[in-house]
Amino acid sequence: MTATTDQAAALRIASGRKAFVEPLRLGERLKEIRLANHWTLDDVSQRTGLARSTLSKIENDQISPTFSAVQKLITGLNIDLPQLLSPPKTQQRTLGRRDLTRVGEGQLHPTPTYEHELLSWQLAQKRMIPFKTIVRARHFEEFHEWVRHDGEEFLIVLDGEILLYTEFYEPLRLERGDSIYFDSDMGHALISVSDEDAVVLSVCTRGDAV
Amino acid sequence: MTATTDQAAALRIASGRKAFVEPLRLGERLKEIRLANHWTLDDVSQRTGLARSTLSKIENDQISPTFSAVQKLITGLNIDLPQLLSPPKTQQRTLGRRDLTRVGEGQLHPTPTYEHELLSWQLAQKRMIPFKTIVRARHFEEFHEWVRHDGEEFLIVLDGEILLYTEFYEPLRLERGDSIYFDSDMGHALISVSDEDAVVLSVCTRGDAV
DNA sequence: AGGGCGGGTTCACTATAGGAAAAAACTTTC
DNA sequence: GAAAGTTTTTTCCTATAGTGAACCCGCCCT
Repeated sequence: MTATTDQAAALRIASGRKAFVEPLRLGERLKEIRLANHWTLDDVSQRTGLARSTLSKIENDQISPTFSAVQKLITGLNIDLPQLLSPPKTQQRTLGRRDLTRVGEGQLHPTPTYEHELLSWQLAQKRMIPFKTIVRARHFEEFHEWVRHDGEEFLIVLDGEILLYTEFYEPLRLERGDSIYFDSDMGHALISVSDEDAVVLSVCTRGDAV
Repeated sequence: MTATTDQAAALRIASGRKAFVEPLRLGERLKEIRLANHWTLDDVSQRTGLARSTLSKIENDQISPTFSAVQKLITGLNIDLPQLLSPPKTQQRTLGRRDLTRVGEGQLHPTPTYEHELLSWQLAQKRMIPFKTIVRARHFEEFHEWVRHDGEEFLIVLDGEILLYTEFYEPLRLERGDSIYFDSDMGHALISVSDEDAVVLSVCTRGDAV
């Protein structure tokens, strides 16, 4: 175990954040790729411009490569990041997982405009991301750029009343119980228009990239 | 710039490979994200555990962060790599579809045990299927076999109180606001236990080959 | 055995990333 | 418009990533 890992762990503990980031065995993965192509460390060194010794250390998790080193790897080996990061993706039939979140016990992610409560956050590797949001924003101007992310989003108003701004449509007023489904790479933003801050439930699809 | 870079460049020329290494203004992108969220360097420092000074240098392209630093960024800021790497890349596949369903205007599918109201039913080709369900069943025996379907399901109780039976776990009592995420090929069934019939909102992934 | 040889790890050193605090640039306040 | 406060950049130092060379294998040789 490297000092880097300990340090990261300590930091997470110190800041109270949950460690729901997967191990991410980058070195291991690199070695897999290298061996799969019947390359020696020297070959990879030639292709990437990184020293043999450096590559060895990366493979054995003795150092955390700088980002520029990672770039040299992906360009030199002609692979892309997801390929380097994600394990061989043994799509084994994960059967019977479940993740319960009692009311109010989601993971909070406050921002100036929204107050997100991530639900089912303990389960990694899921295809949907559900979260409850208190919409603090009151004016469209509070957003400095469109919110936008790959995939699709479903949204239903649990409480209050909102105005949904989208890139290609007129703003839409949604009341309690109204719901909408949209492509979330279209810019979007919500503001509350009821007396109290509105609460919405959203479910996003998770992009397949890392 | 550095000897390393020159060396790599020389190697690429020597081997006839295209440079093709995109600029990848990681620092610039980070700053965009930070400002878009109204975060100061200090805020980001708190969230990620990286020093203010380090963040400043990354934003100004004065250093190339180690991969562990990048990891801290993505976990701390709750973003993913593509988001951090790809510039606002004029998305080409922005479709911008949307489908509004006003409260009570979903498509009804009554069964003896459940009364489903399909939401966003006008939009075909979507990755999630959202629906509201009034749980009429009162006893587990009313189900003659497990409900089961490919993919994953997210469920949140909107009203009343239910008991969730699943194939591999003890029955689980869920009250208003509680939510759960599970693999839906595991058999499952709901019954109402509150005075009035409970109402739940579900979102299923749509099975599709990848 | 001993001697090359291809492939990987370790070592000693240099370059650079990361951290703490001071300095500089900007804002706000009175 | 100076003082006080806030945010970012610079500076200086330490920790660590990256390098070339030495070293350590197991594997042919003849």
